Amino acid sequence: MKTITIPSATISRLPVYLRSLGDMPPTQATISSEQLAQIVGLNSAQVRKDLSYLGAAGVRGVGYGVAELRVDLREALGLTHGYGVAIVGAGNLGAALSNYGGFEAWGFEMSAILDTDAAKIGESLGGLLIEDLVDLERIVKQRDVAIGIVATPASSAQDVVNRFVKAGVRSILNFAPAIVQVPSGVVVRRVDLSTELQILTYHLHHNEAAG
Amino acid sequence: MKTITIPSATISRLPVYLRSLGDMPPTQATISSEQLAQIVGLNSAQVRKDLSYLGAAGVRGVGYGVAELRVDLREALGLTHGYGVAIVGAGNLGAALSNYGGFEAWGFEMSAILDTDAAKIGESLGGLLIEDLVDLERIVKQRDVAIGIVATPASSAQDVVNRFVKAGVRSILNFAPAIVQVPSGVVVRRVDLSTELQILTYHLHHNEAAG
DNA sequence: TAGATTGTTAATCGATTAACAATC
DNA sequence: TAGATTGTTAATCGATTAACAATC
Repeated sequence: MKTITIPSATISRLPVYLRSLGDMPPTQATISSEQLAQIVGLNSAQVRKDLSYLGAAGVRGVGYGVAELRVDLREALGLTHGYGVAIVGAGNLGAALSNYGGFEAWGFEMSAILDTDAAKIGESLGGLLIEDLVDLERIVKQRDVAIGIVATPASSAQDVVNRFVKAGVRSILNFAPAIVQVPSGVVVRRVDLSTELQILTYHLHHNEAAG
Repeated sequence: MKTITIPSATISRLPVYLRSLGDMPPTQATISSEQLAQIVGLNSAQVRKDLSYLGAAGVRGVGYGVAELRVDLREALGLTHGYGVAIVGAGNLGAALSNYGGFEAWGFEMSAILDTDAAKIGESLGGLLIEDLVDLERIVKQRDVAIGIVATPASSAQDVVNRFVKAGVRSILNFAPAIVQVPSGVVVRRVDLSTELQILTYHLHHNEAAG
């Protein structure tokens, strides 16, 4: 287990670097910090600093090997594991997520989609059968689910999170517009459409970045 | 036009404060910075500092009036305008977004949903007819669309963004897993499932926040 | 008045970036 | 060697927080 702590700002940029490398033409064997900075819209010093946390593979005068860098980034992010993902909520958002092709491409495995609605349970979605939320704990254990996704209305979010926590899930992605409480040791990331819209609205309202 | 510049970190917390106040029981007329901090998981000094940027309505020894604070937050975020929103991409994600009830609740207006797929154009989604992307510029002008949402595959994202920019849209929310380039004056926020998953994976991999 | 809580300052902390020696 | 670019230091910038006077 590595003990260097990577700053959280850097961590959230690592997936962006990784994606940028994926868009690279295969003819390009190396990339400089300056080029990468251009692509992702950052300062080249920051790129070098971020990559240095990975024990980067840069070569002075040349740049970073694209292939090596990709390996280093995947390694640092822990994308070598194939973590299982369970989605709770088989509504529109759950459907969109379960049909999102990217999961497998990034090494995640869609393990289950669950709901409480008897009318939905047993239906097929994204190649999986919708299962009953009451079975969450069993499913998490049997299929080794590591990541839980909450795609329910806000009113159910805390309950669903509690169930995930009880089942032993330590990483939760919350799409419900609600702030949920979790014990320490559990990481929750929140993605909220109305928050994003409201931040955009602030900029509209204040004419920011205008000119 | 107010000229005080609110730090971007504060701006992104304002919607969170606003939502927390919405969850408040109507019996509670005032709230202290300490209470609000508890709910959103922040330091009370930070809450006071954030609210002070709004020309906050706090009363020493008492706290903030819930109703006034809500008004101040909505005002600061520019939620008094009823901005029009257009979604490009009538796939699963576009469907989820167009059915997302929160738009109107927060004062946004779903103005249009567009796609390039002839099989989808003319179909109904979230109460709107799916329209042809080639008509985007006309639609933006006629319906005064202020915010564009990109819900297409990554490969189309830059093209769609270009169309939004050409049509005069200055605020874009990008759900496609692609980094897009825009001229200065245009604000893009990116929401990317695989980035979020990868950040969670980092924490899993490094056993962070464990204990 | 005594207790509570704001608004704000000053201290701290962390993140970004300019600069440059190291070196391919 | 000359040119390019890294890795890292030190300076800067910005954001968080402790502390406390102001005051309801």
